[in-house]
Amino acid sequence: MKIATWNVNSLKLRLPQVLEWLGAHQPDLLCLQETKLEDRNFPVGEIEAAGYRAVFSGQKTYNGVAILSREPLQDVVRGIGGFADEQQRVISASLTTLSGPLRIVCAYVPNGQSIDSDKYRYKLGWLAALTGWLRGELQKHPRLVLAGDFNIAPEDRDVHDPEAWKDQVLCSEPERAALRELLALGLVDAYRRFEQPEKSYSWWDYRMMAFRRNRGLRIDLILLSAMLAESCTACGIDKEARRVERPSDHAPVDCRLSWDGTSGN
DNA sequence: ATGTCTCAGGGACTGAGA
Repeated sequence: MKIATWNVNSLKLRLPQVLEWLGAHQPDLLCLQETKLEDRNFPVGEIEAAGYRAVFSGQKTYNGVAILSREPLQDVVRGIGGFADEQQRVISASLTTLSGPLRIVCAYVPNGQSIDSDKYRYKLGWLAALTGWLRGELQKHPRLVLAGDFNIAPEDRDVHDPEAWKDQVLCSEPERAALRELLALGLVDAYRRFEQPEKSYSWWDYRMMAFRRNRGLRIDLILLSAMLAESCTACGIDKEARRVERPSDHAPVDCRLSWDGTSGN
């Protein structure tokens, strides 16, 4: 079973690239962030024609998340329980597989703008709320995947120039501490379970030829509960998706679980 | 070098957000 996450920076504009990627990589689940679409404008028909169902939670202009799946999704929940938030940043659902139930949580963590910004304080509060809520979710759903754009580079090795990024938003110590609190619930960064190339990133600024110079950050993560981490056999970043015509500024991250696959197979 | 991309409003370009 293959699970992927991708910040597409406008699903309206990126739909051709997403359909192409679905066809080439055939994930069982794909989490999308920054769809920037109101729900009534979600391209349900095109996604269905590609063999996928979708659940989504969006808004105009900003944010917006979705989960695409080959098999039906159940128990869809929008947002973080107990945390009022007008910004559409989280959607969760369950998938029934031959190996048992799987819970998937798709998240778009606030960017934070800069460490002296109100948006940064919102980001830290948002992360605390996410962690508090997920503690209960993990008890209810021991086989849980939390995938998305975390807007945090976990460690210096996830940063092209740690000196330049030191104490900057996406790399600051309070953000990294918040991520460690989240991981302390019993979640594992799937990417770091395996040997990986040095200088591996998932996001490159559109400016300054950052992609060509590989000046990036690894901020898109797939976190697995302990029960799932054992069955994870691979995890990678598809840099090729950043080389296409009109790319997102993020590359997709995907992982493979040694599960029996979906109920239909 | 605040250098690119996306969206909305309004009907050309500017500002916000990333």
